[in-house]
Amino acid sequence: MTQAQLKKSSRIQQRNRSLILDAALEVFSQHGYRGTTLDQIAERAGLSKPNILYYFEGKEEIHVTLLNQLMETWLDPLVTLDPEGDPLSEILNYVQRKLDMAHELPRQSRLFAGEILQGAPRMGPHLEAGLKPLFDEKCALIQIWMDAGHLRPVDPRHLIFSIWATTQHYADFASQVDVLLQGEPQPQQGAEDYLVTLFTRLLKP
Amino acid sequence: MTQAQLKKSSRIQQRNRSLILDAALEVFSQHGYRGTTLDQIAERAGLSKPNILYYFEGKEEIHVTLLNQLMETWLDPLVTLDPEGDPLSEILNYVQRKLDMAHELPRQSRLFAGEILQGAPRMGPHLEAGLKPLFDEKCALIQIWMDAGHLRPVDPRHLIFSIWATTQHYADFASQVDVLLQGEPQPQQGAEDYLVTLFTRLLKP
DNA sequence: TCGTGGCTTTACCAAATGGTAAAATTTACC
DNA sequence: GGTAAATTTTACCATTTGGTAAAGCCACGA
Repeated sequence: MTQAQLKKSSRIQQRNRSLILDAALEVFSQHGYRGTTLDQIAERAGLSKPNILYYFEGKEEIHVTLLNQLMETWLDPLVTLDPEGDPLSEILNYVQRKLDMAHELPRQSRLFAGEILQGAPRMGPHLEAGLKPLFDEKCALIQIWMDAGHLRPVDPRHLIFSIWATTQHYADFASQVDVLLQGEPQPQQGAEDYLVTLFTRLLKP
Repeated sequence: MTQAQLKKSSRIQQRNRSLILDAALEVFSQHGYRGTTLDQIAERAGLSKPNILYYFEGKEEIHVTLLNQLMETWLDPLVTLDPEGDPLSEILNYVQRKLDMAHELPRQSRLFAGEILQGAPRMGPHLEAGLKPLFDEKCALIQIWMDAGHLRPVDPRHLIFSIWATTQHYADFASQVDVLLQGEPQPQQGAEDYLVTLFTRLLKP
């Protein structure tokens, strides 16, 4: 245990841990925490169940590990909102990056959504500690931009919520979107253009 | 069985079925399909597990029943989009009604979201048959409004997606929203005002 | 070549879970 | 009040599931 945590661990450990995490991401994101069995993860990872429990203490540790890894990636686009940049471009760029993530990492997006849906039982404190300060900081930044007249004023918090909601919708509700968009030529481009229009009309002074 | 389906059923049947469905809605919406046990439903309903299986064939039938009931309620605000009304008012009214629903029926909202998140495994055909035609019809209506110059043109499909996404966000991600909104005494702008602003600026000619 | 320590498998287990059979009880109606 | 049907309880069961113990395997340095 101490070994696995302190040393950068052997090649085989790294390989198997990432094999397990990848398999787990696939299954957890599709079936949720309780809907996922260790056997499913084991099969997808090509390892035996006890072997998986050699690398992780239990099902919950795998899930929490995934969630923690996710946090970084997830918050990154918000972190990079630049106070020095052009306000509208910064916001639109943020929308763009979130939308790209929804398209490129749908499994992570669904994992996150599923966890929040159930009240973030395995993420609560981590959420408050990691997300809240960043959220407050960026709200303040946006407020400054608005006060300076660079953006039309709206509540920054709801602005951020609506960016999250619209961008993640495409990953989280993909099955619904797909059914309803049957026959559209370039769905990806459509979403992008639409969201740029939406937030430009909202914010452009 | 045939009795229960054909006759309007006794008072006691109605009472117990709705007791079960209410308990099941609570638990399913909180823990998801696989995360919910018949024992949990039974306890919350104040009935024994075998008694529950007297009224429903199994866990899945309870879940499907809930989903089907939900469909009606859920689609209703979209159904009432009126071709004769003022276009912008009709859209804003739709937003308003969806937001009210998210506030008043958060359990239903989360149940629906959870089902879609997992690829709608117990809803697939029902979705396509019930939602798609209505969706196409209302997209066409909105397109007509736009062509006539009553609304600024955007892709009607993405407009509807963004309305769903933003309004449901408040119910589905309530735990996240609550954490992030902590400590602000008076929100300068409520969700309702914000969304009205958002869609007005998007659509007003 | 022989240990030694990290890794993997085999063989389990206890609890939880969806579900059933049938006896016991209540209800509705005459 | 009596009886047949509807309802509820008691006592189970088979399977699934997260997890463990311990034996076996394998790579590698001495």
